[in-house]
Amino acid sequence: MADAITPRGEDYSKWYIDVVLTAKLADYSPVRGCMIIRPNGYQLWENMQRVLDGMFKETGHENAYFPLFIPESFLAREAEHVEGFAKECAVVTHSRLRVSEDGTGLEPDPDSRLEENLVVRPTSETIIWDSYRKWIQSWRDLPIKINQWANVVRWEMRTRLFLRTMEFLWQEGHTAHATEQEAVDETLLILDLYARFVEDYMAIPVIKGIKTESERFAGAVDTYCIEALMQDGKALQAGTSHFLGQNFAKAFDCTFQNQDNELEHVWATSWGVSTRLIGALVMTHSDDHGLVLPPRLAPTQVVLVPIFRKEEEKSLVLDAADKVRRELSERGIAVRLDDREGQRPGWKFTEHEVQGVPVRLAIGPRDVQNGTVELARRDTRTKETVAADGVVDHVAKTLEDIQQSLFDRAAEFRSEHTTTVDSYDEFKDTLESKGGFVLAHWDGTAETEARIKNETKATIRCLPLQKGDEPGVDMITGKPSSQRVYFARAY
RNA sequence: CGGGGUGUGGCGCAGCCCGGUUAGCGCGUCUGCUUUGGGAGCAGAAGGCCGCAGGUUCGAAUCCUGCCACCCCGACCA
Repeated sequence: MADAITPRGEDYSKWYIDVVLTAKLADYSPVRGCMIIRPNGYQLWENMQRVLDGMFKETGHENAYFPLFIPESFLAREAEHVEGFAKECAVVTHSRLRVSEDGTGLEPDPDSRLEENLVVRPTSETIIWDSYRKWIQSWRDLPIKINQWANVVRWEMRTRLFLRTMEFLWQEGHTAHATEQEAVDETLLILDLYARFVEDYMAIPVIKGIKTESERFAGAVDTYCIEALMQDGKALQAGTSHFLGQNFAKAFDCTFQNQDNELEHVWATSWGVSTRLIGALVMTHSDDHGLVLPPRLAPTQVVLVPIFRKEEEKSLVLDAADKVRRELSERGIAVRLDDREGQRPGWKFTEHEVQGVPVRLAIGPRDVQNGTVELARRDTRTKETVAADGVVDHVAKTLEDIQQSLFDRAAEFRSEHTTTVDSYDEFKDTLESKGGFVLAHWDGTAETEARIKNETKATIRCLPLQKGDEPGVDMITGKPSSQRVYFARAY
């Protein structure tokens, strides 16, 4: 193979990068820590956007767009929020460049120093709440349920394609409500929506839960999350939904008159998922042969590879292939006939394999003769020969099978890598030997949480919403605990 | 910011310790012929200010000095 992919067992990080690069999802950029999302990766993102956007709209949300630049002073308004984000902000200080003194390059023109610095948004709560203050006077103006698709910048020290880059794409929802209950309901509604999207479309099983104080979003009252488990046994936060209480309303003096003619601060939520989900997708399903995509999000669901040798075989094969292509297309299946000349069939097989196309059909002279098609599944890498007659039904069913079986496999992996422990020794042993989620009792203190993090690098991923667990005692301090919580080493 | 490393055709590297003709190799690219059911074979070709600046020397990719950039490992994080 020309571009060999490092096996997962040998070096997981290297494997991940190899998969992303060979599948042409992304490339490195000239700016350290940033990434170029290539067409294959962007189409995937567009598919994710389309589904999520539909879900947001079904639940009464509207899209809008707020500016990239935020006045520096805005960020400072909410105390916890500043503390959380100040350390990773890109700051614009000048509005133009000039040729430098020695004539060899450019430098910021000192005369163009900005009156107030602008921060490139790390998230948009502040600038949005500045607007909400102006838009909201009465309970009749509520709720406001806005989403925006945008890029954000967080100046990171250590970066990895999709999983952590300085600039990334995401959606951020920002809602304003008249009552606490309504805002909490919204937070949970979105959490469910995210879980449904990630499980049903991305085929990644998730745990829904709530973050501890130390892992909470800066400025939130409660942060809810969905947590997924990657193939190397590390957890990954796949989405967050925050109940912001009245923190931002207070910071931005956003009040409304309620039905009892009293002035009240507005209740808020915010929530987001990012291109990081693409990283989660890669790390959940892919294998040593490259990317594996769930059919429901794959830009190309089926690829048709014609095989012929002589000129007279060519038209025969291409006609048969095109007929299949039309039938699949009419059924609404994203199909591509790969009739490129110059690449040989074997080469195409490998290319589509590393790019994760769920189903490959091959049609050669023998198939035309026999009225058959060769069908190969990307997930199992198995091949079968099927009758050309019923191929559309067969393909449609296979796509559904793949979607389901990717989820099932990931769910099985997760349950095999979720361990319930009662002692700290067991806890440490589990982390070392097999990783994954570890369910243990915790006394609810930040001290114990920090100690565990320092000693084992494992963090509390969440307090699961789904309870049904018996009370117990903290595995270290012996203090009472009402439920077990999910620990893991995480991305 | 600490600790380590690397800069040589598009990509990945060798050469450097021990200075000496025309700087090699693999992949990719181009041309031609043969090929086409799992990344083809052969033949030929193009492509380099050896990171930048100075120095030593008859002569520097190689030795010396300074600078720059990037990567890895730590502290911070969706």
